[in-house]
Amino acid sequence: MGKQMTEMLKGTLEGIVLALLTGKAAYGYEITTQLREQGFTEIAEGTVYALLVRIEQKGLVDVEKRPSEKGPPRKVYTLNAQGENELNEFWNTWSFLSERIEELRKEGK
Amino acid sequence: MGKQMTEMLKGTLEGIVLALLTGKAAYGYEITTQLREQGFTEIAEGTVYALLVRIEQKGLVDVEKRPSEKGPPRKVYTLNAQGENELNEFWNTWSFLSERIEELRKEGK
DNA sequence: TACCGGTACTTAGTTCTACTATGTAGTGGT
DNA sequence: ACCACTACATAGTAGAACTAAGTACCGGTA
Repeated sequence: MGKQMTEMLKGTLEGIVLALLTGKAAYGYEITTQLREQGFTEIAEGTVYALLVRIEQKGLVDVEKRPSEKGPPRKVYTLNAQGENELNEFWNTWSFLSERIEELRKEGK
Repeated sequence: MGKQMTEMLKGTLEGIVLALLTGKAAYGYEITTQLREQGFTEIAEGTVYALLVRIEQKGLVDVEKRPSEKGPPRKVYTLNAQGENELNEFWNTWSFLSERIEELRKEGK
């Protein structure tokens, strides 16, 4: 992964995953696959699982274990009310930052 | 500073500062002031100075010391060719990331 | 039977960047 | 003499993504 992208993902990857969980529960392996499909080809598996542990400990998601036909049981994550709040805050923070940055780009800076 | 913003600035603050330096040299105190004026009211002074040391060591800027009428000498930073390359890469990385994220927002996710 | 690829999750240790907190210095005004 | 503003520096901390390695379950194939 490019170093710039690695650093830029800090603080945004969590929001991206919370957004992916909106309206649709998912498990770790699935989320990793979705991220890859959406162009984040180089996100490390370990990164996603560590992030999921973190947001679970922060109480942003509910977890349910379900058997898989193809391997070990899946841990299915569902966004809860607290997670939705966090996601809203994420959108606010993101909007602020991206507006400033786009302004800099416009100014040819 | 909000924790989300702190994390989100990782990887973007460097690009923001490089963008500020485009076409106009500036010194640390000045850059800090500009950031504050542009809404980044809570960015710590020390953060900016540390960042400037870093981009100087990476060879992205040229430095010149100039006397000040009002205090200790200023260290004036100018974006050089390598810095412009880094800034271009920053815009590429930023574009990629912000497009994905805006797509997630559109999907109501 | 033994092996391998795909599915699925875990975690210890590293790196990088922003923050906190504090310190140093020069200038002008009261 | 003191204070506010200007101007830069840095040691230590926290947080998040990475590397690298491991565990475990299943099906197909040699």
